[in-house]
Amino acid sequence: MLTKQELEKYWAEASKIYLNHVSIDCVVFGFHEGQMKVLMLKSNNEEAWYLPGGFVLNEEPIETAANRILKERTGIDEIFLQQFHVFGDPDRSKFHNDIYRDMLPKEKNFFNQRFISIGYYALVDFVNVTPTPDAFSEICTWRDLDDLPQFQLDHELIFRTALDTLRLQLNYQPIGYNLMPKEFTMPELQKLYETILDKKLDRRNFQRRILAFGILNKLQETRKGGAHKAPYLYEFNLENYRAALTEGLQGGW
Amino acid sequence: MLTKQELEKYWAEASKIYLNHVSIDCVVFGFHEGQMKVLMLKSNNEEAWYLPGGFVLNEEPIETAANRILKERTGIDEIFLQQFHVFGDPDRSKFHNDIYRDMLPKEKNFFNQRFISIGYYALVDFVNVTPTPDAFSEICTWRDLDDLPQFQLDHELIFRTALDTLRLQLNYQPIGYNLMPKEFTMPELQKLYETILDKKLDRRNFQRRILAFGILNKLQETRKGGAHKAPYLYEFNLENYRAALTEGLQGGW
DNA sequence: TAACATGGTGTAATTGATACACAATTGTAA
DNA sequence: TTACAATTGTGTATCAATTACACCATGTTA
Repeated sequence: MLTKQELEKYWAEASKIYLNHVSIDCVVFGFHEGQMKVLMLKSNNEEAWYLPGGFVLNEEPIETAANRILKERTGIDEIFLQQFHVFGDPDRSKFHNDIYRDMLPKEKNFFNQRFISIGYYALVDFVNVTPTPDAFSEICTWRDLDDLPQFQLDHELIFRTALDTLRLQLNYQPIGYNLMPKEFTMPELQKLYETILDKKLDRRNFQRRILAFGILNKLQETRKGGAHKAPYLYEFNLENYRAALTEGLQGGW
Repeated sequence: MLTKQELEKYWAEASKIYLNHVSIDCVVFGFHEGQMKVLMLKSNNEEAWYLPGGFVLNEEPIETAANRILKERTGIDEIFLQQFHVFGDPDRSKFHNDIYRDMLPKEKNFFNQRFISIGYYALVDFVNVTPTPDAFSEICTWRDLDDLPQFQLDHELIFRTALDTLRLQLNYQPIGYNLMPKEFTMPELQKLYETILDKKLDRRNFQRRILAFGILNKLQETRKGGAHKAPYLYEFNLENYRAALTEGLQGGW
């Protein structure tokens, strides 16, 4: 919990280096042990959780800002980032239950202004992430997609929109390289798709379809140790994967 | 051309009522006589053309702002508007050749700040639009998609991104209601699709596919007067059209 | 009134999606 | 050791969608 002095210093600094009225919120998706995860934070003075976010430096491209913010929360560079929507309702940035709100006079409080927030979603490899709280949070951690806490502000809408966008993108973009470990089995990849889409897929048809995209290399080794037939390992064919990213997977018209 | 006094008054007013650092740019698509059109403006002191745009009032939702801006340029309400991208490079808002830039000291010049611009694209019925210049332009008019002028700033990128988005959306959303007149023939609708996609489609397959969506009503009348067999007229089935808008046309997974 | 350009409708061939069947492999329990 | 259960690998029959055409109808023009 920050003292009034610390807060005053923070706000004074913030209003000098950050652009007013513009913020960034990120929905960071990870995948681990068959579960889809979202990176979230909990402030030290409220029950509600929120998404990793931050502001844009005066001379910084917004893409760079999003990367910088996520580097601070996850420890990793070169994250797969996708801008997906701007949230610009005048009411969205009201801090209804925040005790910080009243600690400083309005004009000294950087937070106490209207923010237009640019939403990014990120796909990251779960095991590489070191969740790190920010100055206003005591907890930064992964939350299961099917066991989400209460959201602060409009962060539920932001999360929902990100998930909808991700589902849509699944139809014309390859997804998985940033979410799966280097080597993985077909059932593991299928589980990722099923989790994102929240529905069961036919094992055999999934395999045929995903192989038809030509973005996978089949390896000779199998994943031993499981209590059944050992499945083959695959890796992404980066060249074809990138090509599919730009050209799209399947056309409509 | 504005005088220094007029300009000073304009900027003073602007910085009071508008949010700093946030702007809106719109790509307005129309369709007339088999040609795709974009609404553009030309400033009175430069050769380059630009897209209709504006700013967000202090307490105004961004969606409302986009509608207000387009109402001023086109005269029509209730425009089909779609947010498609945010352009946030620090360099993007430099007015390289604008003579207004040096007419006022930096701190009095509302334009002389970094703007994060929210891109909207709009689909409108050509015949309902009354192109209206803004305070800084002498011309506001439709330009053919295949005969575009030189763009100011990053407006070429904005236009390009809008067109790419529109093409993508064609795959999972019905498009046409806002671009076509109330009644139209199948060849006319096909021409719209061909123009957006910039490729020829098979006449017979197009008809089957678009009819299969169930978003059209076939009328009994035909379009007489043309020099050949008179084609039937169609209208959109609004109920099914709206349903398709929310549910999407075809699924991938 | 024949030629021609265009629109309306149909159909065969190909491709893609879906729903299964069956054999192979591996750890576990009898 | 062996039968079993669970899971993976591969194949195939069926249905739906897409593609590529053929043929006739209609209205204008020469």
